[in-house]
Amino acid sequence: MLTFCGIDYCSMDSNGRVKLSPKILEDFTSKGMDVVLHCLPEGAVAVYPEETYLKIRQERELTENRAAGSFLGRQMLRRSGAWSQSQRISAQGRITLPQAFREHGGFGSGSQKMVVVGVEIGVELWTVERWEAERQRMAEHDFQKRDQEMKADLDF
Amino acid sequence: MLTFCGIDYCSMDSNGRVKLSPKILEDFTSKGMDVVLHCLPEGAVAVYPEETYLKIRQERELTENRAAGSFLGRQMLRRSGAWSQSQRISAQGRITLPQAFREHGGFGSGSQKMVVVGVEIGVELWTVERWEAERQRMAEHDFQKRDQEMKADLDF
DNA sequence: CTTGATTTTGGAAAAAAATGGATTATATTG
DNA sequence: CAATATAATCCATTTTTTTCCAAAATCAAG
Repeated sequence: MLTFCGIDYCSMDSNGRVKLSPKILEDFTSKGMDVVLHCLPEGAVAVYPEETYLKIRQERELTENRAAGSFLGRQMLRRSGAWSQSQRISAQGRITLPQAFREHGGFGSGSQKMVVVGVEIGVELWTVERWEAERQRMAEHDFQKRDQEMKADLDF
Repeated sequence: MLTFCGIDYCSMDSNGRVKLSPKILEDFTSKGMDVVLHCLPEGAVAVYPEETYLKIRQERELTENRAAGSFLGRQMLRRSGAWSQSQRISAQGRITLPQAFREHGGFGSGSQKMVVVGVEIGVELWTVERWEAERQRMAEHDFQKRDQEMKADLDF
């Protein structure tokens, strides 16, 4: 059975708490109660099981220069430091987005609709508007690809 | 005997449930009760037996640690994660389309007529309108191809 | 410190939605 | 045309989501 898949619509309450759907919740809890929230440059907030996040980070450390002795190195540390935060899933299956993360994701300060996007290794939290834009970008790319493929089939 | 072939018309109820025809149902159940729903860029929703889907996916496998660290990698995960979802065929032979997938396929929110198209390895669910348009597109492409082949036969 | 106010957290009740099953209608077959 | 099989609709039950409230924790001022 596929894990962390599909798209859910849900809502964040005025305190920044998100109730995950049972299906997604099950995917997380089978890997422990601890998750890592991580702000993505796309303007969404990713949620990974802690062990998954650690693997991602470890891989990056091998390939990137992470020395604190350079501007670039410090910037990298800042990135994974400032924009990542551990969080424990509550007994009711909720996670709380810290204020700064809410802002990064474009979620206002009140109760808010959001989109929970499965990305196989975790989920991403998007505002309805930003997800719609992302979806559109992907669709456009697909159409270009289709036209190209059909043209190639004729041209050979 | 051919499996997953032919075209059925059937309807989705107001809760997004589709009752598969006995013939198609038999094709699925002989491969297990689990299927994967997958949104196609063509604007339809594909249904594959889980084992079939996994085989398709395996061909473009990426390790999670490498994938999540770049825009392109995340986009790939988003593609296969967001637009795929496991589903179990119910005891009454029904499958439920999640809200987001209904939207992708252009199925409204009420009871809806749809076309179930056999594609040899599974089926695709289309709205009547989109299937009609797709048929037209395919026919047009075929005619272009015919003209081109006949021209090539004269030219060389 | 101590008190009072505010925010955060956990949990429960109410509302909404999804599910399973059965009944009714429609179509197919002999 | 009757019998059977298939499809569609409906309803009761369960599950899930949302909203609300009380307790705990945090913070600020005296």
